[in-house]
Amino acid sequence: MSFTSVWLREPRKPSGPGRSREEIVAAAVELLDQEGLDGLSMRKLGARLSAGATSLYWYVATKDELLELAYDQVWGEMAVVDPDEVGWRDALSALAHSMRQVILRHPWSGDLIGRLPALGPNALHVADRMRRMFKAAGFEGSVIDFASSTLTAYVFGMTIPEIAWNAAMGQTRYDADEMRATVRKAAADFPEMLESVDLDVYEDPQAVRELCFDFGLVSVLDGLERRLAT
Amino acid sequence: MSFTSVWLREPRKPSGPGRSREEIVAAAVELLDQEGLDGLSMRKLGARLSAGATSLYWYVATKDELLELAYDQVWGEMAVVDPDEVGWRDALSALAHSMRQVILRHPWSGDLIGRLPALGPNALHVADRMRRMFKAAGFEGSVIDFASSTLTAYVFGMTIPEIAWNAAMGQTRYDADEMRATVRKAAADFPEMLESVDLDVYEDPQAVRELCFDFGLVSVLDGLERRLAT
DNA sequence: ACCTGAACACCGTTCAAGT
DNA sequence: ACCTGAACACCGTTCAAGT
Repeated sequence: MSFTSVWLREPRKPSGPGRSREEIVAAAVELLDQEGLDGLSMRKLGARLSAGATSLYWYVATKDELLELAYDQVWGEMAVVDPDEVGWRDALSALAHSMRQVILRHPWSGDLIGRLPALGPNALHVADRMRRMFKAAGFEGSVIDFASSTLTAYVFGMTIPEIAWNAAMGQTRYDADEMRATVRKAAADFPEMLESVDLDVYEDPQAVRELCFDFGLVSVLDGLERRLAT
Repeated sequence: MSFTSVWLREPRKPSGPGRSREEIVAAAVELLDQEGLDGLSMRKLGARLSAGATSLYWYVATKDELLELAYDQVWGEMAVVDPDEVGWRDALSALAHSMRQVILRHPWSGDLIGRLPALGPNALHVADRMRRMFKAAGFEGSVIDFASSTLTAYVFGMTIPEIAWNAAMGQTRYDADEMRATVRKAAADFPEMLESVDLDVYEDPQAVRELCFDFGLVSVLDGLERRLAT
């Protein structure tokens, strides 16, 4: 069985006098937030904790394990509301928006989604809550899993490219005209596409992305709700 | 303007007597297919072309540019059908399935989706065709973009985790009971979740994923179709 | 115009050795 | 039990030098 994960190993003993795993993970998240996925190296992280570069290997088997740990921290920030209070659709909608916001807040997590197993307690908690929401809606059996996968896929699939966009645009003064020119150049060989692409989009891309996310979310929820009728 | 891409630079001069960019990209795709994203290094690729490791920099400015080039090759494998022949829904459905299959065939491309700009001719062609399908359905203006984004997000968000699953499972003999035990262990603290998760899933995960993808796809298309009514 | 090798500034990880 | 430094086997990229 080659499938491994930090979460499938024996739980850690309570931390002794030395550094703690929590401390290391917290520092890793901080470094990731500041410098991104490529900015995290064991040497840099060690330096931040004023430790030798290789001391961390006492607490963590591998860099990937450390990333799994950091990744689960992100899931811990996602907000769940009780479907009994607001209804299943609003609960799912709020969760979807929260997932998007949290990922945008930790852009490095976008590179980890789907690459790393999400088996940490926080990830499981969110998955459990989403499942309950679909159950409250009336879904049953494996359709609960299908519906959860569908919604999660939509949110992640929509948010991951947003990160790349933010990264590319973040470090430059944004100019709508220049951007339009770039797009026109890139799509020069697709006249039909240019004619149908709405270039007003580049006036306020932030707002348009929000609109787009809502449009898709409503569509996905509508489509799922329709499964209940039949 | 810090946003850069191979596709936004001046087109290349026709290849002279030396190696060609096409040759290099083809070799890169081959290496990626065989050894994955981490398996591609400029040194290894150079060796494959019996060239010095750094010779490639004559044809390609950077490794990321090479990846952009290879990524667009993948888009070139996606199959589009004419909406006039089969109707917009079937055309979109076929395209979605094709996108999934192609990505699963080139697992490394999953790590690139959303991280790299998809501005190559093949990617643009697919985007253009998808847009036409939505146009044929009756969508207009920026809603065409929203609908395209929604469907693409779904397909990518669903397929990316499949790759990780395949990678984890591919190298081990698959045992349904063992897998169930692993899941039970991981979710030990979530009794409600365990009770709602359908553990029969692990009898034939391949078939279940297919089912799940279809379920979500139908839902997304239903939800989008509903936007036309209002 | 095309290709080379040496060199630079990095990586993750192992391991014997220290306290 | 915890931490260290040296060492290994890699990276991407630059650049002066060759043909």
